[in-house]
Amino acid sequence: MEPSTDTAVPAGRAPTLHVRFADADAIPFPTRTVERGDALYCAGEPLRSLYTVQSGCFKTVATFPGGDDDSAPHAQVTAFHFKNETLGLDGVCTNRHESDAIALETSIVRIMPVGILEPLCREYAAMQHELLAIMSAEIVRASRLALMLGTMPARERVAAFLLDLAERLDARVSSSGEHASELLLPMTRADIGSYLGLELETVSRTLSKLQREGAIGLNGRQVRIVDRAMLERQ
Amino acid sequence: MEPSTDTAVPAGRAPTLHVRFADADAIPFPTRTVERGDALYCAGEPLRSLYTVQSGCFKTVATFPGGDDDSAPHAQVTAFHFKNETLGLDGVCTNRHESDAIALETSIVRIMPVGILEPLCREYAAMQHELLAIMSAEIVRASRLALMLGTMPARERVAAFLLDLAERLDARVSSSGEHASELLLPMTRADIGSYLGLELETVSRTLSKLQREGAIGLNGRQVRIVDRAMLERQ
DNA sequence: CGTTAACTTGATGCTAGTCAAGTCCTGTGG
DNA sequence: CCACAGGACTTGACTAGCATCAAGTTAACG
Repeated sequence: MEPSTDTAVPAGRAPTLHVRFADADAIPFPTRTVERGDALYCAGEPLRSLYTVQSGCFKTVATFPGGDDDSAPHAQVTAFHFKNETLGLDGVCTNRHESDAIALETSIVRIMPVGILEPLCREYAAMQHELLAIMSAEIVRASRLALMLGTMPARERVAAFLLDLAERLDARVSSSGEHASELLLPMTRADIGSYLGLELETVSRTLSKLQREGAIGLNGRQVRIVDRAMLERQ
Repeated sequence: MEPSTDTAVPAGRAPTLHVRFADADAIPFPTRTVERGDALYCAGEPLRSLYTVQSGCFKTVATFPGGDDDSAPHAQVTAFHFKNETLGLDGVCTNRHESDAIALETSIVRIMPVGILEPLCREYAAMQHELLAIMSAEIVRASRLALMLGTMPARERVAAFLLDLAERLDARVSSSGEHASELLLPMTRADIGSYLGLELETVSRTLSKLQREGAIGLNGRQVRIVDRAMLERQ
């Protein structure tokens, strides 16, 4: 168990990203509650801590000065974060947060000050490896998003988004048998569109089309995955 | 200098990513030469080492099984790596490489075995912080790419690409005065297109247009940045 | 219960993809 | 040394997919 503890990540071709930072569970870090719509942190703020979602969920929004100063700057939702997922990793390189983290519903996070985390990781090899694994997983996640935005048409993006969400929420929400594929989306169509590089109208149209074709059931933010295989082959 | 060494990253709103892993310079890691077109590593291979480019350059290509098994899988260039930049970080989470790394020209890399790197980072706080910073920078880079692919039209993407490249190559290639904005692109139009989520024809057309409008000089892979301000406001 | 934000759906136009032809450049073998 | 082959690149014509604009419906919230 010394230099390179094999982390508990399935070896499948689509590994579970959003690795859980389990080793930090043992440490009594403080928590904080963030109301829906409020920011956990904002871009530019000095990085004090990393955060793990205990309950609720967040979106992170990155902004990029859009060429011409008067023209609208580019902004995009770069990630959604659910229970047990870690926020703030993008700030380590500059010691400042690179994005805004906004709660999509009232949420609770565990606060892990970097000044404590780094010495801890020097002490415990497993913890160090786990932190590195989490950061690496975030790199892979962001690269996959880029790949999706660069190569997939709207249908595939939306389908992949639903499947990803189902996978990440199922482990938590589901209680009924086999594949409880009933999702309650915490974000708006505009958020989804921003994340997928689409307009909200396109998201809405694509969801409607998937419903008409029998892949999903749709009722506002309530989504039921009827035909998972059909979604996968989009 | 203990828990949280402020890394040597400029505080500007567009921080230099691709942080250099300078602390590893002191250690006599072995090197390896990779011929143009050959792979430094391939997706799926077990992760043994991280690599720092000593000379030459690489592209990393990610592949994603494209829905239908018979339909072409999605593949995209997710990054280019030049001198002093580190490769392999995306493999830490699964202990396997997540992409192929292909040399664009004959290149030399420094080999840093993870089994040695992790204990070293537990010993030296500055080195640990630097490794974390490098990984964090990679997250930001990938997120920026996603933002670019999600929000910018072709013109802006190509312009931003040229400016980014100029910044990363200037510090090394340039020798003449002020802003030696003469680039020699090591990659094909197809590579650029793949990276930017565009077809190679679109890249070609856009470059031609930028030339006609006087923003750049163009001669095959030789690019001269004539009007940097014009590029920046695309 | 009224107001506003979220969402759906339609009509139209533009951007970038696709298909195709042709040129330039590099390296190779006669 | 030159002809030739192949890949890289450019440019044009056409098209499809998504953005944009617009109007109307539903749901959420004070």
